[in-house]
This record gives sequence, C-alpha cells and structure tokens, in this order.
Amino acid sequence: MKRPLKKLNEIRIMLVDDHPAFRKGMAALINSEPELRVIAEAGDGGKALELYRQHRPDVVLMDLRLPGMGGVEAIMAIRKDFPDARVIVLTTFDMDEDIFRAIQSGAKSYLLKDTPEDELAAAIRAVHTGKEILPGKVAERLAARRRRADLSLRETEVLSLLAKGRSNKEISSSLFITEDTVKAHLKTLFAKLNVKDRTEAAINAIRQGIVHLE
Amino acid sequence: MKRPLKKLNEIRIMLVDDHPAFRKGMAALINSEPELRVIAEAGDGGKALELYRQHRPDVVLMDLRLPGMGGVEAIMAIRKDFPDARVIVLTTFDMDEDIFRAIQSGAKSYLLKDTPEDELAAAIRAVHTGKEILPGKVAERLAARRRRADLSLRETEVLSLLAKGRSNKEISSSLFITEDTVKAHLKTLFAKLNVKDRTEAAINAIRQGIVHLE
DNA sequence: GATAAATTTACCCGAACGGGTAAGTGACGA
DNA sequence: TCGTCACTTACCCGTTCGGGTAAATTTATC
Repeated sequence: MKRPLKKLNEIRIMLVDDHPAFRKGMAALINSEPELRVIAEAGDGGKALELYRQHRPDVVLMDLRLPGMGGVEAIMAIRKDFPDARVIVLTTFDMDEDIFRAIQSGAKSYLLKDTPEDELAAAIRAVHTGKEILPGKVAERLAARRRRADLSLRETEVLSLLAKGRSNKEISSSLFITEDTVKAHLKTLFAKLNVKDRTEAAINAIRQGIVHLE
Repeated sequence: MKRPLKKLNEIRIMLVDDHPAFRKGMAALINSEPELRVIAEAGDGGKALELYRQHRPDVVLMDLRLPGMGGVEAIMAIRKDFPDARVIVLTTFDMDEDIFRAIQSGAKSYLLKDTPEDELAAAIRAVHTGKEILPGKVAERLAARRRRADLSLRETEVLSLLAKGRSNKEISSSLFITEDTVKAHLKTLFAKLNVKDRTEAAINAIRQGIVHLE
C-alpha cells in the first residue's frame, strides 16, 4: 500500500476522539507546531485500528471514552498487531483506574486535555523518541492506584459488588462463599482503604474508578 | 466602544471553554456554517463576562467545567448584567444536577459536546430567535431530576451528607437534629429513591450528581 | 520443604441500621 | 378554619454490620 511521502523529521500523528470539534481544534494546534503533523483522525476504536494499518502514524493521541470499543481496548488492539505503536492517552479524566488500565495496555503517556500546548508537543516528541512520560499529577494518581493495588483479587471483587450496593448476603452468594468470609474480606478492605464503613468504601471505589457508574 | 461591523443576519457567537484545542475546533466548525461566526473566545468565567461586555455576542456557548468560577456562576453573572443573554451550555457531562442548575441559571439549551454539527447549528439558530431547545436525552434527564425534586430540602441535605459517607449520628449533629429524625428522613428517602439501604442511596446520589466527587 | 500471603470459615458481641407506628409543631393554601 | 405537607421526635424490634479472635486450606515464593 502506498503512503504519502513523509518529510524528514516530521512526526506523523493520528488523533482518536469522538468529538469532531475537538479533533479539528487539536489538529490545528498540532499542525502549528514545526515537525508535527496530523495525518489521520478517527472517531472510534474500530476506525482507529483501520487507519493505523493504513497510515502507520508515528504517534497516536487517543481519548479513552469512545463509542463502542473503549480507548483501552483500542490501544490493545493496535498494539497487538503493531507492538511498537506509540500511543499517548489524551483524556478529560484523571481517574486512577483509567490511568492504570491505559498504562497497562501500553500507552506511553497520559495527558489531560487541558495540558498546555507546549507540554503536549514536548510529550509527543518525547514519546516519538521512545520515552515514556507521565506528568506529576498523573504519576501521583498512578502511585495512589499502586498503593491500592495491595488489594487482592478477591478483595477487589468484593469491593466492586459492595460499590454496586450489594449486601453482604448478596455478595456472598454472588461469589459462592459464606457471609462470614465476605465480612472477613471487608475487615481487611476497610483497613486498607482507611474507611470506616461500607458506604465510605463504596464512595472510595467509585471515585477510584474501580466501578464505573451507569 | 466600537465593535466590528456585523453582517446582516450573521449570528455572533462567543465560546467559553478552558480547552484551547476544543475552542479552536469548535470555532472552525461553527465558522464553516453560513451566518454563524465566532467573534470571541474565553477560557474561564471571568474572561467570559469581560468579553461579553465588550462584544455583546448574540449567543454564548458555555462549558460548565471551568477553572475558578464555574459555568453556572458565569451564566448567572452574565445574565445579571444582561438578562437577555442567550446561553447554550455545551458540555461533556449529562448529569442531572448540572443540567438542572444550568437551566435554572438561565441557559436556553443544554447540548453535549458530541452533538452532531447540524444539530448544534440548528440549536444556535433556534436559541438566537428566542427559543429554548433541549434534546430528548437531556429532557429525560431533566425529567428524572424533577421526579427526584420531590425530595424536600431537608431530605436533600441528609442525602448529601450520607453520600459523603457520614453516619446517622454524624448527620444528626451536622444538622442539629436527633438521630431519630435522621432515620425518619432516611425512611422516606429510601422509599422515594427506591433503594434498600444507605449505600445504594449514596451511589444513587453520586450518579445523580447531588454530590460531586473530589 | 519452609515461609508467607491469600482465601476461607466460624463464633461472639456490641453498634448501627432500617422498618413500623405514633404524634406534635408550624406553614401554606383551599 | 381545615387539611396537607414538611419537619421533628420517640419507642420498639429485628436485621445487618463491623470488630475481635482463631484457625484450616490453598497458593505462591524462597
């Protein structure tokens, strides 16, 4: 497949975001930078994968909230076929779980949409040269998540049911364990999360993004 | 104060959003429509008010999440000095409480940022002619909020404390009432919200946007 | 194989919660 | 003035929760 000629030193960028207006604006911002050029835009994950195959951009800027396939899934899909793909997550939210999953899925950077223009350009250039770059605020969040990561698998399951409003009895039957066991998990859970009761734990879980509302 | 001449039939628009990229993209989209033209952009509420005075746009497109003064406050500030100001809220979130407060504060329409271009243009034209226009999805949310509006003031206070993780005892002392009274409110609250316990109520409240996380 | 961690269950007990019922006050509109 | 509704308090009672303690089993790690 023929692709348009690439100028030397030019970094070719694909934007993935479901808001056309945002893509247009972002493209304008990026194109105003020397050496950076937007060469493709996708509005959803499927289109992103298709256009990646077609254009092989140097860097992908990806929103996480996409219709259909989510951003994380899109990143994984792309990196499955192209393990060298360099993806920067560019999203509105700075929730721990999102950040964690994005990095897990192979994103090289995680920026918020209100990141200043120059920082964004710097991040794109850095990622293009193979670096991984996380802004301080995001790194903190990731650290917070890691601190939370000492929740065991089972504890996470219990927490996520709890944060859906389930009672201990309901949780126990969902997980095929006794209520006593659920209570045992809750004890360690409350201690680890540093909360006093299930309601606080639920709020905590929601804020952390362990469970997604809606 | 001199203002640039206005072409006949041209609708002059001000954008208020803290993301420069979004503003730029939105401006490009809007300017591509005949008769619509972006004549000012603001990144926060204070700037919005200042530019409103200066340019008197026909229609304002306003995000709700702004640094410093929030979008709702910005709308109120503008409409205090210019009661005829026509503001369309253009935001990422479709949370009941946000919608409600925006409409309360005098917004004429409430659109999500992923609204198709033609619908957006139609909404701008409609609002400019004095109409109020709410997409079906948003109207539903507003209706849901109204359904919830049969929560009394006191019940709302109790719910919002509950959704912060407070115990009945804590709630009672915060509101200077007895624990029994709190429990009485909870009884009606659970019934109205159609939930079985405080954790579900808290989740509900958070989803509804009664309490904001963080 | 030993040690550590995760997972599971059990029992006791006090505190918190939630439902039912009843009733007094003040405000507001019919 | 009567009725309705929000708000308030109270008491009873059964259920759920959460903390303390203990221990068996499996899995992972060294």
